[in-house]
Amino acid sequence: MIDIDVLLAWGAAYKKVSAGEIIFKEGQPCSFYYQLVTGKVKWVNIDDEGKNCIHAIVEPGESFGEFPLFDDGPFAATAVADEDSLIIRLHKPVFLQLMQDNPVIHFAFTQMLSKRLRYKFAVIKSFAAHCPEEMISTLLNQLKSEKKNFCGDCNQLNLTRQQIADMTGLRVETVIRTMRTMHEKGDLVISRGKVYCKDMIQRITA
Amino acid sequence: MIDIDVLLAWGAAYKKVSAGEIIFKEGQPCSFYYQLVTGKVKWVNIDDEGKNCIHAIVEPGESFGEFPLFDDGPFAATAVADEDSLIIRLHKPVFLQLMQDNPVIHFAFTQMLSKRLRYKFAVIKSFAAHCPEEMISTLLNQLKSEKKNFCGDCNQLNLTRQQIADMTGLRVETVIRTMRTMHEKGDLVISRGKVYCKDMIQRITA
DNA sequence: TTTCGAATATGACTTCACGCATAAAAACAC
DNA sequence: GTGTTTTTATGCGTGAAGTCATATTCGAAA
Repeated sequence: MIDIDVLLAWGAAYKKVSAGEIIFKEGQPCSFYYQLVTGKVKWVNIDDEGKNCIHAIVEPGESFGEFPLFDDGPFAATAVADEDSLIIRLHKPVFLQLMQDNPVIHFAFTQMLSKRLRYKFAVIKSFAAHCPEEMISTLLNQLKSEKKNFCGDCNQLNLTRQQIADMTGLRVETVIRTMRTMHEKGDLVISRGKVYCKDMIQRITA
Repeated sequence: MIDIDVLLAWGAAYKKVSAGEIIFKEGQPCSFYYQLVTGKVKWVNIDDEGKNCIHAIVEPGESFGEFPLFDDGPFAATAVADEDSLIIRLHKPVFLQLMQDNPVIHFAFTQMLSKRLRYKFAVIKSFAAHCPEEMISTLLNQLKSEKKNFCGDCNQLNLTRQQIADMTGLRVETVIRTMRTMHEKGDLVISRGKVYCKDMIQRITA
């Protein structure tokens, strides 16, 4: 999100993490700005019984774990490396100074938060509808519009049913069954287990 | 949220709305910054079948409907006056200029978005747990910590069960039954229909 | 005080996602 | 190729929230 050269100029440091490694834990106090350079990071709440609630699968260029930068609360979720990854991080006070000195970066950040919040509205709306189909299509629409978790050139989704379940709060079986129904209705295509989403009409989930 | 004198100095205008009146509708494009001065405003998604999903009950001083200010998308939800209210609004380009000229106001705004997003994380987490009790206590904790929708001096909640239902995606009956269970477990007190929440231990819903 | 509507409360029945079990099919390593 | 693990798939019983019906209580207004 923020240009890496800018971050480096302000004294940010790289950090390598290997697949499965925990970058930070929910509830911990912390004071870094984090941005993913390469690899993949899961931003997730892990339940007492080990159940996951994935808030986002972070891709290169995106920041994550920003809440503690703006209040003095703890991390809202745990960040786990999903693959070997490279992250860059900057101390909180330095980050805040950077924001203050760069209104353009600051504004872009505000825009990003607003966009995420807009998406969370859509998620909550579909949750409230108690309809698995709606939850899944809200997720897929969102990912599609962000061009995330899809094979760049084709329409193939590169998430497992389990990951979709963790991102929607549903169970794997429900996701599998619901997506099969959606396939039968022609809302998406499943071929040899892989999911292909046609370009969707942008709903007013806005 | 933004000082009224500042808003007025930048050319904001007051607008009176009566109870039940729609201030703006989900899906509409629009370009104002809105802030509530007096009264109460519901920020809500209204379903085809008339079912509500209340995102917030806005109290004086708070802004609402901000998303279109930062992207060119439409309103994410409908704003309805819950009582006769007075709002103040400012044209989008003027608002953006105000932000640019006032880094302190800009930063406060960013903080507010971050805080809301943090809360939405907690909501989604409790949604994913599929546990009515957790959803209700997440909501009550949040309102309590924001000192919203509670009688200022006492601990009495001034929301109907229906409103709680609309804010949690549950049905009225479920809310009534669940809250009664919570009362029996000592998590809250119900006396003559009114709900009283003791000061809660701040969970790490963070 | 009485009346009336809204909010709360409770019972009975239904439905649909859950959860477990188990099987089949890919994906991967060797 | 073979074997192993991961992912997808399907059946079935259970349970918890939804749904509908109906009291009952509360509060504001006449």
